[in-house]
Amino acid sequence: MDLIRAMQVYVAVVEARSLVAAAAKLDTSNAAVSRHVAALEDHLSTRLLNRTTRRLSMTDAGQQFFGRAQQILSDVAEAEAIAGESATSPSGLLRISAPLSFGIIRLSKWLPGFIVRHPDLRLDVDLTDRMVDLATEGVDVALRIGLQPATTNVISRRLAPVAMVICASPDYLKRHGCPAVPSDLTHHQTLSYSYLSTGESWNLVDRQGQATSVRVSPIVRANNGDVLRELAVQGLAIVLGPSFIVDDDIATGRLVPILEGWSMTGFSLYAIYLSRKFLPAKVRVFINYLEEVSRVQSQESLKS
Amino acid sequence: MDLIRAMQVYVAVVEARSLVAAAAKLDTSNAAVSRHVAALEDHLSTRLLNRTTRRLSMTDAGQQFFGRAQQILSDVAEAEAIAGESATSPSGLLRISAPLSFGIIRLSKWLPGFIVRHPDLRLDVDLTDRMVDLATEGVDVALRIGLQPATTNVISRRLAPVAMVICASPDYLKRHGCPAVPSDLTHHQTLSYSYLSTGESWNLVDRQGQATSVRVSPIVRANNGDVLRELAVQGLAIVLGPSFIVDDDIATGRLVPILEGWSMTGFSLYAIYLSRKFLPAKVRVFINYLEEVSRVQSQESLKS
DNA sequence: ATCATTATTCCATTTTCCGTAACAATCTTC
DNA sequence: GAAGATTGTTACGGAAAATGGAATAATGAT
Repeated sequence: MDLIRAMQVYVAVVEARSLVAAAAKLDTSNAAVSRHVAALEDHLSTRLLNRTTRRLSMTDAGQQFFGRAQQILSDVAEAEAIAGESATSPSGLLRISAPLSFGIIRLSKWLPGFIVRHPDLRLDVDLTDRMVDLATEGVDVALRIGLQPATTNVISRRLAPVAMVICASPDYLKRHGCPAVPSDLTHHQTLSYSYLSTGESWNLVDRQGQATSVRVSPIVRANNGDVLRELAVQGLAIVLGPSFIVDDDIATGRLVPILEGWSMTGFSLYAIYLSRKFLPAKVRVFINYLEEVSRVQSQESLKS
Repeated sequence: MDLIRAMQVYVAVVEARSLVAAAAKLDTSNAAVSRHVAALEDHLSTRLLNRTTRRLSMTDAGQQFFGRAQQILSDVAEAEAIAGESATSPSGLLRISAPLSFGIIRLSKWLPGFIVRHPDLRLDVDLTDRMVDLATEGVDVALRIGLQPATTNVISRRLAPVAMVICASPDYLKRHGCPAVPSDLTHHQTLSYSYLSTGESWNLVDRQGQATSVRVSPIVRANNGDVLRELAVQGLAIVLGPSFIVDDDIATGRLVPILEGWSMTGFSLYAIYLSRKFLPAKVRVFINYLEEVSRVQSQESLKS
């Protein structure tokens, strides 16, 4: 069996939440789709999807496999793109998109080193908290923070883990009390990032690896982490934010981390770029550089 | 085309350095092997192998693709193993193998947390600098430090990058002078780790990403990093060692890092385990734990 | 209870893949 | 330098697998 094809079909089915919809999207027959999923389940000797004619849901194994299949397909696309890469040296204009706060705090620190290394390359940096469409907006590389992004026609490379921190102002905690367990959050005011796929339920794991999911109803949603941070500092609510945004406030005491025994896993910094057969050299060198600078920190930490 | 199959064949060809040898190993015809490689090259529209009837060498693209294909195959095997994992909770005896120095310095710090989390699991830790054969010696998980290991019937999961440091004692440097560029190493005494696949040539890259390869002729080879470190401290020669082994001596001044503008890339800590269709839960939870503890450090560093 | 929608299975057809064998190319050895 | 052995490539016939269309079974909404 063609495992890659089967994975492609499976991922499409999960994303479309239907076999026929996936078949339409993949421009093939529903018979083929059905057989691919069945063959995959047979190959793994595990049921991946609980399917009735009306509803489709993933089993635990299916969920696990979905994430891995997504990653593998992205890696395959990347391998294909890099193999067929044009041998020309990097030149021209490189268009980069990144979230606003991340761009200011981190990317700005990284870019100078890249510019020195590739002086012939001109950069066009577009900081926005919008979800840009790479193809239509002519963006070469987009940086995103979150769970693994969907991977249709796009390669996503995981660069570094991002720690998410739950915190609030001392003032807020004095007035509303400090949550001791995740379920306490239900009765608190919270803030959510607009594009967080986990929007209104936070999935936390404790130090024993035990997962719990808490439903929260954010009083403010925003597409910018700094706005949420500021609202939290002013005592409005509890915020879940990436550590690079809230760390300064935690260091100065304006925010206090809570529920420190629980953490949200799977958050990472991703570089996204179009899956083309011939990868431009400028994109490759930039991804390589990003990988390097975000790895240096890991190395430093492993030393001590 | 079956891309996974093609990758398997390609990797086998590269490892066997011959089409017929790969065909024999894969128990198939050389015609099939030849066609798979050709189809792969056609698919990528790139030549992967320069082949005459007598000699076989990888192109640059082939080299790139080899590494990625290796990784993808390992990830696929892992996805398959995890999908078919037994649902039973982890129990029984977990046999772990690790290099001696690494085991003492790092693993010993990590194990208590794991034991607390899984009190029902008994551990059998075997520290050795031998290359253990997982299947015959009944080892569940082996930790290795180096470049990506070969991946036949085995899953290798990259846990963390490992910085390699070139250093020597102040005494040695006073007597022999301090190398300023990598090529100076040729005229120096060096020490090599036995199982280092890069044995007698060190591949270094400078900060601009420019790679250079230096041939060295080690006066001592050993299968233990601490022995080499000790020899270097006593002023015998220059040593290339993982930072977690030499850092203490560097901090106290017994060793001095040299050629700091150059580094050796690709060295990582890997967890190796057998590619079985049904992955025992005890192996999965241990790999997860290792991943977590070696990632915590990266997260910490990204915060600041 | 009916109906529309969805997933699965059957069947004939097409496509792909494989091994054997002939062929071409290259290095070794005498 | 020629013979020989080994290696990679290509052609051919047969086997295996994948595909689309249609029939069938199953499910939830009206």
